[in-house]
Order: sequence, then C-alpha cells, then structure tokens
Amino acid sequence: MFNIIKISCWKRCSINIYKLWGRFFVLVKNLQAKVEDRLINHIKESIEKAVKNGEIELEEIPEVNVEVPREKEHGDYATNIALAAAGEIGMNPRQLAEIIVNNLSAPEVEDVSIAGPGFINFKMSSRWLYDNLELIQKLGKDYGKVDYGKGKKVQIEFVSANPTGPLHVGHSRGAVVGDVLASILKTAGFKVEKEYYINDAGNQMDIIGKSTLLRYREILGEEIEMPENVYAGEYVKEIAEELYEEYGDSLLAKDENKAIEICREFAYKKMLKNIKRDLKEFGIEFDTWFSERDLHDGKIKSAVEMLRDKGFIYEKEGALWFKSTAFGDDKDRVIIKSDNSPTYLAADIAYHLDKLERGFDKLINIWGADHHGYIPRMKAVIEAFGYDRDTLEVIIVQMVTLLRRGKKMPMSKRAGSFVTMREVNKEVGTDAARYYYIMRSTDSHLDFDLELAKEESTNNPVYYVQYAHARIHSILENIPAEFSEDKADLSLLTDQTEIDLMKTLASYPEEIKLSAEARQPHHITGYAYDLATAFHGFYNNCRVLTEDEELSKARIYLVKSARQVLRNVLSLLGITAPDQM
RNA sequence: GCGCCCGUAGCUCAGCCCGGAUAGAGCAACGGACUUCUAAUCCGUAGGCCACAGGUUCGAAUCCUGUCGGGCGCACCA
Repeated sequence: MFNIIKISCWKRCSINIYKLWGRFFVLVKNLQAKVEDRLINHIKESIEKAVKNGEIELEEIPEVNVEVPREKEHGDYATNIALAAAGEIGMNPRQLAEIIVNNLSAPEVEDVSIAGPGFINFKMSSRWLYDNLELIQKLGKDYGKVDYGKGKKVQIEFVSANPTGPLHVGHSRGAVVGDVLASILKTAGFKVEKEYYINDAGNQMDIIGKSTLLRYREILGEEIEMPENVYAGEYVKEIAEELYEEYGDSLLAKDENKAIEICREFAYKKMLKNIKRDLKEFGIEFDTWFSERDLHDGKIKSAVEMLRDKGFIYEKEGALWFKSTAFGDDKDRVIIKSDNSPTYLAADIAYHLDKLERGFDKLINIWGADHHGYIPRMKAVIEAFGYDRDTLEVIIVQMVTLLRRGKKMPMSKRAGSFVTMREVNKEVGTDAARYYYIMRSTDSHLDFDLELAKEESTNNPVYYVQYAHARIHSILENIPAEFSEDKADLSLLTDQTEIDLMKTLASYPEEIKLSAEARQPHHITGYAYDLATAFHGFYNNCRVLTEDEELSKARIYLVKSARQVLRNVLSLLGITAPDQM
C-alpha cells in the first residue's frame, strides 16, 4: 500500500511518505524484535557491566532465556539466569540476581524483583501493548506472520489414500493436520506446497476392478459369493450400478482381464472424483495431485539404476533388494519382486527422488500411526540419494476413535462398515470436525465424540471461540453514530482483563513460530481458545459502549484488534468466523 | 522378541523438545453473577504419590535406565 503511494506521488511528497513508511517499518521491526529479545539484551548488558566492574567473574556470557511465568503475580517475564549461572560463578543465586538487577537499565521495564530461589521477575510498562494494537490494525490479515521459515521451500504430502474407496475418518485427521500445518508453516515464513500422492497403480487397483466386476455380475443376476480380499463396501455396489447403466450387459462378453480393466478404470475415476469433492467440501485443497502411474513408465527404473550405481542394490532369490540396512534400517527391502513387478517401496523411491529433484528444502510426510515402521526405510532412501536424512520429516498422526456418547463406534474394514469422512462432516459440521481433529497433539490418540462435537453448548470449544467473534460483531453493530472519528487514547486501557487480552493478542506471532517449529497444529487451537477466554473475560468485566466516549473508543479499538486476530487464527484453522450465532 | 506413540484431577487432555517458584485447562460436581454491547458467557469451591522403581541434579511431570499397563507396527501388501 505504502509503496504504491510512494510511486504515484513520488515527486511531490516522497519525503513525507518515506518518513511514514520508515516509522511504520521501525514499529514493525521493533515489535518483531519483540520485547522478549530486547529484555534479553538488557540482561546481557547488565551482566557484561557487572563483569567489567569486577563484581562477578565470568569467561563468557551464558545464554539468557526469559519466559512468561505461570503465575501472574510473578510478573510479565522472568529469567532463571541467576540460578543457571550461579554454579559456574560460584555464587549464591540470589546474590547474583541482585548484582544483575543493580546493573540493569531497561526503559520498558516498570518493576523488577528477585523471588524464590533466585528468579528475576519483570513487570513491563504497558506501552508496548498499545503499540501492538496499532500494529494489529496496520498489518490486518498479515498480523501473525513471522520470518522463521526464511522462505525455505517445504512440500507437505498428506492423505494420499488409494482411490479404491471413499475417505473415512481414519484419513480425516491426517487431512486436517496436513492442511493446517501447511497454513501454519506459510504464516511462519515457509514457501509451502501441498501434495496428494495418488496410489493408482498396483494390486489394490486390480482388486477394486475385480470387486466392481463381481458386483456388476451380481446385478446381472449371477449368484456371487464375495471372496476374501475384496472390497466389500456398499459403495462398490453403487459403482457397479453406474457401470451397468453405462455399459449394459456388454462387459459379460468381454475377456475377463479386459473387463476387470474397464471396471478398474471406471471405479478409479469415480473414486478419485469423490475424494477430491470430499476434500474440497472439507476446505482442503492441494497444489499438486501426483499420480503413481507417472512413475511406472521409466522413473522407477531410472531411480533404481541410480541406486545401483551407488552400490545399494543387489540381487537375491530372484528379486532386487535395496540395501537399506546401510542407513540404519532393520533389514534390506525388496524393490523388484521375483515376478519382476515393482513393490510399493520402488514407486516410493522414485516418487521421493522426484520430490528431491524438484528442489524442496524439506519434505514433510504425514502418515497414520500404522505406517510408522516405514520411516527407517524411507529415510534410508533419502540418504542413499545423497541427501541429509532429515530432509524428509515424517509426522505420525495417532489413531482416531469415533465415539457416540462415550461409546466406541464399531469399525471394520473387512465388513466395509467404516464411517466415511463425509458422513462425519455432515453430521457435526466442518468447523467442529476440523477443530476436533487438530485439538490434540498429533502424538496422542484422539477420542472423537460425535455427540460432543455436535453439541451447541458450553461443552464445545469450537462454538466458544466462534461466539467470541459473534459477540464482537454485535458490539460493533451498536456503536452510536455520534461517536467522533478521532484517535482513541489507548492508555485508558488499564483494567486487568484489558491487559490480559492485549497480552494474548501480542503473543500470537510467537505462537505461530512455536507451532511451526514443533509441527503441532494443536498449539493453535489452544491459542484460539485462550484468546476467546481472554476476550470473554474482558467482555464480562468491561462494558465497551459507555457514557465515557473516550474510554469507549479505546475499547472499540481493542475489540477491533481482537476481532482481527480471531479472524486470522480462525482462517488459519479453516474455520468460519460467524457474525451471529 | 524388537521398534514407535501414550500413561498427569472422576472423564478428555495441555505442559515434556530446552529441568526451576504453589503441576494447568475443559467436561462432570457444588456455590454465585443477566433491567446491560448475545448468560453458547463470567467468577468462585472442591478434586493430583504427574503409572511404578532406580539414577543424574542444588532442583525432575520434564533428562537417563529398567518395570508394568494400553494402542500401533514388524511382507517379494499397499
């Protein structure tokens, strides 16, 4: 915005605009350099000074950390530096703390105290909180962005289910985790591409072909006993019905292999279409849909040759093996079977080579817990191609148990009685579904109670967060017309609940960074919840629209800032921000 | 047998990476707050050998070792 103004009126007012831009930039920069960092610097300077004065003897300034204490009474920030360094210096921690405090000069610190075994607690002046509100208003949608990722290219591959049936709840969690993680990483400054690997080659595809053909014959009056190892779900019947509508009984006359092929391709197209539709309706879109079939016309071969040249391929018992034990795997793995067909791993080798060659700095794969045993061999593949094994990062998402009123819902793949992603989303709504799938750490097993997720009540965290947004809308609707437009005096915001809300707003960028670093979306649902809590607390304690116009204006400014951050975080989660509930 | 994840309040879970002050939420229980910008909210009370046993440390829910319990894997399947 500022750039455009600068160019369009360059001659006339370039200096003014420069000044404006410059001030804005300093504000952003200062706040991004963050109070914490400045505080850390002040502490370091204090220690340096004490060393110079000869009050303490120290070779090197140790790493200083500040944290937000659990207890509010302990101030805004605290450091344990005196405790950490006391041993090395050979001094009692409290005494050392005192020296540090005496040498400290930090304008933004309002009060400092020594507590407990030697903690130094800081109470900060509120000015930075007011500045931060202005920053939120200025940055709008961009508030929360950090440059932690430094523009590095990350590819995140997730879902990647066989197109042999509809997506079920087992896929849902990975889908939302992947989608939200991608958003988090983007916000944290990475360049992110989302990719779906379509396993459209190999055995499973033939099986869906066979299954469809059997159901097709059944429709045409044959008595069919469904064998083991066949897709038995109802959806196969539906596909067969449509197949019949299109082909009549003409497939019966065909050679069986030819018929299976037709069935397979028919089912494939239909299932892939369904998967894409279901994901889209769930708010999940991919940048790339990568077909496994594209690997089978040469890429597998050349990838295997490349490994052979590097000496990681050998032949045994009529099969071709990849020497994954050279990179820490338990055993070597077959990649070309004795019948000359490639294994799943062979395709994955070619696929990951392709990814690596596309120039990503980081490949993130999101897998279900049942695939964790596959990690060592894939890491081995990455290393065999000469890349750092950490280029590939696999995030294992633990299993989901669907419950209804606390009772486990039966799910059997064999009987085809799984609950589809679509059904669940339809029942509880996509907002609640998305929230529930990411509200727990990916490392933890997830209990998903349908009745709870559906409940429009205090039990339901999704509505709790959304309600905060609706309340803000309601307040802003009621602003009296006669309120003047001039600037609000933010220093009127002094109530504890106002301070708490402003602090929560200020911590958003840091939350993004931590969440991106840990690759854990649940930190963000937690933050959204905390933000709503801070807002509700403020709402119950402070009336926004009052007789006091000045105070009202300051609170309106705060409320608008809260709305902005709520919107940013909800949009990040892919959850709507309703004006009314 | 080996590997990965989990074990924290009655229930569902944060906190663990990077050790610090009295271990936090929500639900359930109990008691309060609507003539007000939405009570789908807020405030309070109660509830814990952080699975167990050792070790490291001035200090352990957090790090190390072992044990027990639960889940998931250990294919020339994908």
